[in-house]
Amino acid sequence: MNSQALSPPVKRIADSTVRRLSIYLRFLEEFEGRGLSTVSSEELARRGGTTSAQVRKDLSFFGSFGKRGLGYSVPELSTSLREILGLGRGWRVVIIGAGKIGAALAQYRGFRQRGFQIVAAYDSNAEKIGGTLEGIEIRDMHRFEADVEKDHPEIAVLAVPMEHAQAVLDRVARAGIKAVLNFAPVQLHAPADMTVKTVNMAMELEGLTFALTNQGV
Amino acid sequence: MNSQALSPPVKRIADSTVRRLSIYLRFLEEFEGRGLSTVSSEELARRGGTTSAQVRKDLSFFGSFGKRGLGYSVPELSTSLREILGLGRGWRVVIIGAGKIGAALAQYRGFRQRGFQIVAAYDSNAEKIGGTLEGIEIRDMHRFEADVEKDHPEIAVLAVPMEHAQAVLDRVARAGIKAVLNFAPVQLHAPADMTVKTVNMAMELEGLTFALTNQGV
DNA sequence: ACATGTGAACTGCTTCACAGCG
DNA sequence: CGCTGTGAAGCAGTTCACATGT
Repeated sequence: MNSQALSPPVKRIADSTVRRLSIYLRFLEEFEGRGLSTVSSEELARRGGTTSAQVRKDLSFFGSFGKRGLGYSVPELSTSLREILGLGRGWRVVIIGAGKIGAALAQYRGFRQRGFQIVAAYDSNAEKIGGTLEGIEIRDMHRFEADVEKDHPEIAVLAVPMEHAQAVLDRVARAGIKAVLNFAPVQLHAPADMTVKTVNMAMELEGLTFALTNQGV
Repeated sequence: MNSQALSPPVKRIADSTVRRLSIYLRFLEEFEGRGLSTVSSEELARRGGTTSAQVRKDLSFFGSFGKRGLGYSVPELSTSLREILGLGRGWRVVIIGAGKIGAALAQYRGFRQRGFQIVAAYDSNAEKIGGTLEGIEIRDMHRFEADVEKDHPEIAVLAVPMEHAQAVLDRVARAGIKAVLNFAPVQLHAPADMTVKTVNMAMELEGLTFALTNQGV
């Protein structure tokens, strides 16, 4: 197998694997910046908090990227990982909910860097509509469906209050968007052909208090 | 086994289990608000996107909370889950980094509701020090160690640029704080007696683009 | 000699299926 | 009779260990 031919994954790839690929890519980009030319699975593992076997297994699902006895070429592996993760192209993103979380996301630098372009923000609050969120126009949520047909964004970020999250997700689904990053602290139910990732601070905090309570001092 | 005697978990509890307990609790609180008195594992499973066997197994690690043939008492199970998750008491939280993410967290309502009290925010930017973040005093990071000795917060939220995250984590560790919620998009290395949960938007987004690229249309 | 790539073994989470009890 | 609680089975993800290629 060859590193040029990016074999599409044969079996379903575990979430945990994809997350680790993100981590590896971040280190590779750091190494690229420092001009390093090769890296071993051992080195990637050490920095990523995993094992070298895990690194090699993760990569093996997509092809053969290293040279035996040598390791991986930093620029080549970076390129491959970007391609695998779908970062080899631009993505249009809409933010729904122009509150604090929307603002934090809109100004996040790593965002544009990685090819994510925020095309619009939406809100239903008349006081916010027409204003801007970190330079991005805040539009009336009533326009949402019509706009999606024109702009065809691929990703929607949900930063709305939890009470409205499911209803908004349903609208997003009907509009044909297949990927959602949800910040509302609720479990959402989506059609099978949609991917929803939820970032739930409340849940993470409860993971902490559980640890403090049960394995703590 | 009895629902009153909250048996401390015998074996290590999986992260995935703890996260589901959070989800169950959220539904139970909703049911409590609506005055429902009992709920079945089936009902909890349906709403939480899992199976009834999973719900029962998750709960079984901590005791026996249901009545056979009947289901679970909503208020009793709520109370037990709050206790298991460590929400039966207050927690002092410090936010490090008074940027947009810090602000979003500081204003998040579910926060205080669940017993998290933000005692202070810290920054090293002279322009921010002395100001407030959603009503919370922004202190000079130089004071951090001294303040921790006085206030003894249990949880630190890291909302600093990724370049500084590891250094700040090391300071937090040395100051004796054992639980950290990290928003910097980097893998952090912490002592074994510390719990670190990382919320990484970049990683979640890459999970979406991976899905769009590899299983998409 | 060295580090990759990968079947095989292992570990642990999830699902099954049913005994137990209200 | 219904729904919980739980060993046992099944499955998925991780780790091992070594053959392979440079």
